[in-house]
Amino acid sequence: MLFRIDAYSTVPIYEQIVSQVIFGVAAGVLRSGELIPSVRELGERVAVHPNTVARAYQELERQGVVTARRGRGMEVTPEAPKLCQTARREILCRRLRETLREAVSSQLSLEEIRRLVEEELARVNGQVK
Amino acid sequence: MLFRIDAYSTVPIYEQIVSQVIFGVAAGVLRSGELIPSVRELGERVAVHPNTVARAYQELERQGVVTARRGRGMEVTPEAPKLCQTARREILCRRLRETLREAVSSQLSLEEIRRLVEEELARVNGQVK
DNA sequence: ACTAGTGTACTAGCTGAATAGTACACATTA
DNA sequence: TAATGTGTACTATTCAGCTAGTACACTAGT
Repeated sequence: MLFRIDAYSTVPIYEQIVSQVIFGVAAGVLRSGELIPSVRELGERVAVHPNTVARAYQELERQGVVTARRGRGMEVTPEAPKLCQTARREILCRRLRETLREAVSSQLSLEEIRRLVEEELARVNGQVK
Repeated sequence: MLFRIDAYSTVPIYEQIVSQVIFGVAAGVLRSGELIPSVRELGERVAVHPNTVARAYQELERQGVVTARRGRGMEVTPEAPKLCQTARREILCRRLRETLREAVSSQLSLEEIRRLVEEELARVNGQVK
């Protein structure tokens, strides 16, 4: 699975990691019982300090998505898929809402907004393969 | 015009102000030749330090959206409407792209994504009046 | 000339995020 | 037993964002 940190994002790095693990589990790419990359491995992979990765993993453990196996790794919990599908929807809805609210309140027409959505969907769909 | 700061957003406050001025001009709510609220007035209105507002205004001046009339206020430039319509589209496209990329890469179907968009559009459209 | 507004600029301090480094306990494997 | 991985936790430092306070120059109105 591809983790991808946007250094220019205003979203803190550890939150980006949290979201991407959630999305990965929701997508079925990370499955219950499997281990997610260690803090050192993921830290190296995305050029981020292991403590920052550990911070993200701590939050994921708090949410019940993973459980720490000290000396072994972080394991995806049995209830993680459901948790993550719910969380994914919430995260996406909130982001869509923020963006669409700005679009609407800046007097773009609904038709224009829908057109932008379709353009970006087509573009993104072509990229994510 | 209603300025609205989301203190919980990860977007810095000064950037939220920048965007909202751009959206206001693009929407025709702020017109060329008019003055935008002073740094002190807007600072009070949104409970933000005038220096933070001044920082946003500095960026807007750099982008050519406003020009400083020292002792008078910040005036919307003649070319601001076009600039802001372009900028609005770019800002929204970027945000949509980020959100939709995450939606697609987390294996939500296009149909499901479209449904979420319509739900949030309906919701937001009902709110922004 | 004075007052009340405007923008601009500076110093100082706080908070959150991130990094760097280090060290310890646990688990697995050879 | 030793080596190599794992997570966890701590201190210290840096940086960005924001605030608070202060002061100065400009403009317009009285």
